[in-house]
Amino acid sequence: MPESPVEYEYRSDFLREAQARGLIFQATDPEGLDAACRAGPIAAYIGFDATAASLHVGSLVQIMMLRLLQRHGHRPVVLLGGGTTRIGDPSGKDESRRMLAAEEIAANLAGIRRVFDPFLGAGEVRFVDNAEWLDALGYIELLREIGPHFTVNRMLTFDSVRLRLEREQPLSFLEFNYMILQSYDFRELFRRHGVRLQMGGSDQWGNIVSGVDLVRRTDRAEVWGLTTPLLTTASGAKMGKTAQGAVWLTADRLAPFDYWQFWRNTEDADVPRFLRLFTDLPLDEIARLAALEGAEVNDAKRMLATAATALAHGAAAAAAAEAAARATFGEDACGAGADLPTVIIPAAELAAGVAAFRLFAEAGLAASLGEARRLIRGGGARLNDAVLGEEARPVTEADLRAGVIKLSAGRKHHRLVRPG
RNA sequence: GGAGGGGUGCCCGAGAGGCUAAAGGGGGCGGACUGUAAAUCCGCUGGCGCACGCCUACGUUGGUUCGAAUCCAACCCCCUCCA
Repeated sequence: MPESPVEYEYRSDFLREAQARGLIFQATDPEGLDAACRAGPIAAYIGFDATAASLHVGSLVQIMMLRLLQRHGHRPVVLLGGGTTRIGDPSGKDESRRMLAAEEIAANLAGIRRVFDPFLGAGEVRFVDNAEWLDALGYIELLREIGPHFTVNRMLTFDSVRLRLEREQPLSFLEFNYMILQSYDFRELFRRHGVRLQMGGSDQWGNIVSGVDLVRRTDRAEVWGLTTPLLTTASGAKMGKTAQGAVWLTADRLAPFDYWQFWRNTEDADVPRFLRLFTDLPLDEIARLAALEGAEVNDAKRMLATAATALAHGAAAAAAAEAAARATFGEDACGAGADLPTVIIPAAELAAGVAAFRLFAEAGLAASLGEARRLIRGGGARLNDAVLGEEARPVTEADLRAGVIKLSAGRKHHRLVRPG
C-alpha cells in the first residue's frame, strides 16, 4: 500500500471538493493535475472489470468520483473491462480468480453498464469497452511495442505482485500481465478520447502509475493518476459486506429498502465521513449534521440513507424506503409498512400450507433451510410480529393480514409475502 | 538437484486411527441492553422436512483398516536450509 496521502492544497473546484470530501488518497503530480483541471474540462476515466453482473458498495467511491467530476463540468469516461476481465486483476487478491467464460463476461458488462445510469445519467458520460482494442492485439506486436517500456524488476516491486509473492500465493503469468494491459488502456483512451486522468482505488496505484509512465514514454504526453482511499468502517471492517452478501447498487440484487437500511445502520463514527463521500449534500449542511450528538445522530443517519438511496434508486424509491422504515421502526409503527420488500409466492403453495422455515428461506431472510430453522429456534423469527415458536409451523391463507404476511428476521430484516 | 517443514471449515488456527461436522479466536446471524449506533453479555454458525439418519467437507488421486483430517504411496503447491 502507498504510505501516506499527498498533502497538497488544491485550487481547482473539482479537486478542492474531492479533497474536502475525502475522496483523494494520492495523486501523481498534484500541481500539474490541478493546473490542468483549472485550464478547462478534463477527460478522466475509471475502469470496472466485469467480474459480476452488478456493482456493489465497494465501487461506490469510484462512481461518486466520476459523478463529482461530471458535476464540475469535466468529462467522465467509464471503461468497461471486457478485455481485462479475461485476464483477472491480481491487485488486492490473495488468489487467482476463476476464469470467466465469454458469455458470462458479456452478460456482466451489460449489467454493470446499467449501474451508472442513475449516478451519471444527468450529464455527459462516455462508455468504452477495452475489448475493443485488447481483443485485436497481437502478442508479438504487444511485446515489441510495450514490452521495452516495462522492466520485470520494476513490476516485481508493485504491491499487486509483491504481496502475492510474499503471501506464498501463486501469481500466474496471465495475471502478471494485467498491469501492462491496464497501462495500454490508459494510452489507448488518451489517444482515442483525449483522456488525461485515470482514477481508481488505492490498490490500483501501481497499475495507474504504470499507465502514466507508458504514456509519457511513448507519446511524450503528461497524464495523471489519482486514487481514492481504501474504505473501512470505523470498527475496521471492510465496507459493504453483510451476511446476505454484498450491498449491491441495483434493485434487482438488493431492494431499495434494504439499501436504505444499510446506510441507516451506519456506525455513529462513520456518519460525517459517509455523508461527504456518498451524498451530494453541501459541505456546510454536512458540517451541521456532523455536529449532532447522542440520539440526534439518527437524524443525520436518515439524511444519509435517503440521500444515498436517492442517488442509486431515485428520489421516489428513497422516500418510499424512508416511509417504510418509519412505519416499521418508528414510534407509531403500525406493523406492516406497505413499502417493505415483497416476495410473491404461488397461491397454491399457501393454500396447501408452507412450513414456516421454508417460507423464511424462500423470502430471502435465510440463506438455507437450516439457517431458517436456526433463526426460528433462536427466537429471532417473527410472523406478523409474533415470535414463531415452531420451525415447521404451517403458514396458510389464514395468516394473511390485508392480503400479505409479514415476516421478520430479527429487528431489522422484514419481508412481505404476497400470494400470486 | 538434496534435506527438512507445511497445505484443515468464510478467515486465522488446534487436532495426529474411532469420543471429530472437526478445540479456540475472528467474522456473520439471532437475543439482552440501547438510539434500527458503538461497547458489553448470552446463544447459534456445512447441506437435507433434521432430535434418528443420510450426504458433503481437512491440497489431489489411490491404498491400508471394521473404521482415516489423522497411517502408506504417488502427484500438485508453499516455506526454510544446503547446492
